[in-house]
Amino acid sequence: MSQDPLRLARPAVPPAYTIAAVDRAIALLELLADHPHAGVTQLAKLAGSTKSQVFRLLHTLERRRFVRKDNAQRSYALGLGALLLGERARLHTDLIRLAQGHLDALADATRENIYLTIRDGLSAVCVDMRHSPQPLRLYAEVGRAAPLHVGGGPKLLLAFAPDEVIEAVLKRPLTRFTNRTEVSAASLRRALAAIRQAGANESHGDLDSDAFSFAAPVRDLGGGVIAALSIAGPNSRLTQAAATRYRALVASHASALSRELGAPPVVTPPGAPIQLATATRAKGRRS
Amino acid sequence: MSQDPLRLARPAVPPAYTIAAVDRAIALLELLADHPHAGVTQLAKLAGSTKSQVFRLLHTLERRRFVRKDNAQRSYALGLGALLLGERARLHTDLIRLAQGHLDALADATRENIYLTIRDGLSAVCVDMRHSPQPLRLYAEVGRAAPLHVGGGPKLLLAFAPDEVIEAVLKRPLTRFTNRTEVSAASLRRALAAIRQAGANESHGDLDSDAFSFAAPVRDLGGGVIAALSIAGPNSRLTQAAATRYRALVASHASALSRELGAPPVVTPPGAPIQLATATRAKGRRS
DNA sequence: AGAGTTCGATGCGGACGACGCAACAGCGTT
DNA sequence: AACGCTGTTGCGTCGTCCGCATCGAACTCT
Repeated sequence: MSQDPLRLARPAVPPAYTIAAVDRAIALLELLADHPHAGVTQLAKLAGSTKSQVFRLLHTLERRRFVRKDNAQRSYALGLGALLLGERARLHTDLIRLAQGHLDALADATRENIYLTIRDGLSAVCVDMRHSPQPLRLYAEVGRAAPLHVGGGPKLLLAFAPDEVIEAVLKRPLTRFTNRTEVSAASLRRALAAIRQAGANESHGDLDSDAFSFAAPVRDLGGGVIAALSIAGPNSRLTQAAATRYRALVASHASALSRELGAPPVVTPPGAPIQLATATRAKGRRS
Repeated sequence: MSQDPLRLARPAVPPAYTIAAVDRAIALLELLADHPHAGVTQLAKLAGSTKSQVFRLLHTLERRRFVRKDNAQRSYALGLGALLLGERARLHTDLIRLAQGHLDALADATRENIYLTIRDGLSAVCVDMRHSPQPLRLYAEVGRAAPLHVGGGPKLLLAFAPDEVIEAVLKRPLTRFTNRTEVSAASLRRALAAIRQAGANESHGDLDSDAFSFAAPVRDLGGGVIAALSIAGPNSRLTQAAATRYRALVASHASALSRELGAPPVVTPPGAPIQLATATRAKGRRS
């Protein structure tokens, strides 16, 4: 945040009750996540805080194993406690827990990278994945925020996001990754409509020029799209037959997972007698 | 200073400079990890605190996505923030980051469960694993604390732990899991000495009566054992040939990982005769 | 090797933010 | 409809955290 000349010590607004020290601690943790092996002084500067505060926060977090002093006591990194808590959080989330079997099955059936992606605000976040056993170097990292306008899973999530999210994304400049990246707001809008109508998405080289991605939506009890399941790999390994197979596989597993999550049976008839694409009055469904 | 009113949740050591609110927040997170989908009142009771404190902590944590209100706003669970932080923590840890390739390679070569386990105090904790693609139901969960006196990896960690840890473990009653669980302190001591001498460990049916486990030590720069790499599966799938292969495989990958972590080349136990020397040639070649 | 310049760690008092109490508001049940 | 339970909020007081300043120590530069 930028500096506020007058620290609003007079909370005129309803002071949504948050505990400042805890908030600072979490901010510090996330700061540390982005700056591994930073020291007290560096973190204090980055956080716009004082050394003593940062030091005491780190000390507290260290006793709980959330951070860990590295080697010669000169730098800090996230610790075991954070890691373990993350694993526990994974077990608390039905989506991820129930997805395990499908991720494994897809990985086994395709031998390509498998992603489970959700939307977090204006970003896409991969919450679980399976690595391909074959040699390839695709961007692949659980937990890193990615833009919503490129890639099989992210673009699918954007297509089913509330209107205000779509507008917010379109308002900001769309970064170009390859020459096939969709950077025009108008045509991206058309692409999103097509995705909604198809109930699936596939992208070819819009994020990595040599990568494909087949994505299908995962829905929860309310029928809203809460995640995207996707198969990704290098184009060099993509045959026509494989593409057909991947389309069917990812759709099948995504709808099976949706069913396990309690989603209403099947929304779009596979014969498509009537296609009311955007006519479904599914307004903004908050996540 | 030495006022000691009987406070349930007062583990704080007097002189250490810790921020109480942050400490409470972390305690609450770990409490919530053990009691998924608990409410405010229940958590307050469990923490020995008041409703308002717990509520405000939860509110603060929720704004940061560390906890998440479930369905009808009546229960809380760990949220996305905790999960993502855990993933970041994973990237901060050399051991886990460098182990990925070896875990994948072992999983591919054996098609059994692969574990990377460390010691945390008087418990063993699995920090990463690969699931076998074959059907079997072994205990398998990242992040859950396990006893040190049973299982291939844990017992290996105990063998190389400081004496005070061994003594502390032996002092407490050793829970019996199967009829092959080692519960006598004297014979466990002998077993640990044998493990140290062999520089490896394998366990058969001491935790699960139908499970085997081959474990090898991972060392860091100082030459100390910091983790155990292990292959585990059901005895029904273990042939004589597989056992020989697993012994060599796990030892090879553990020593390769140790080398990547900067461990001194080959550690020969001082004054110990050469045990079964598995040929260290032909290391797993990966990209 | 010595001194300078960082860094991390610590004491202290004052100020402000968090805590506990108790009342309020939804919701399911009796 | 009233009750009991839940989560939520107001408010004053007190205890806790924060900032400043200092110390100790490690690395570096000449």
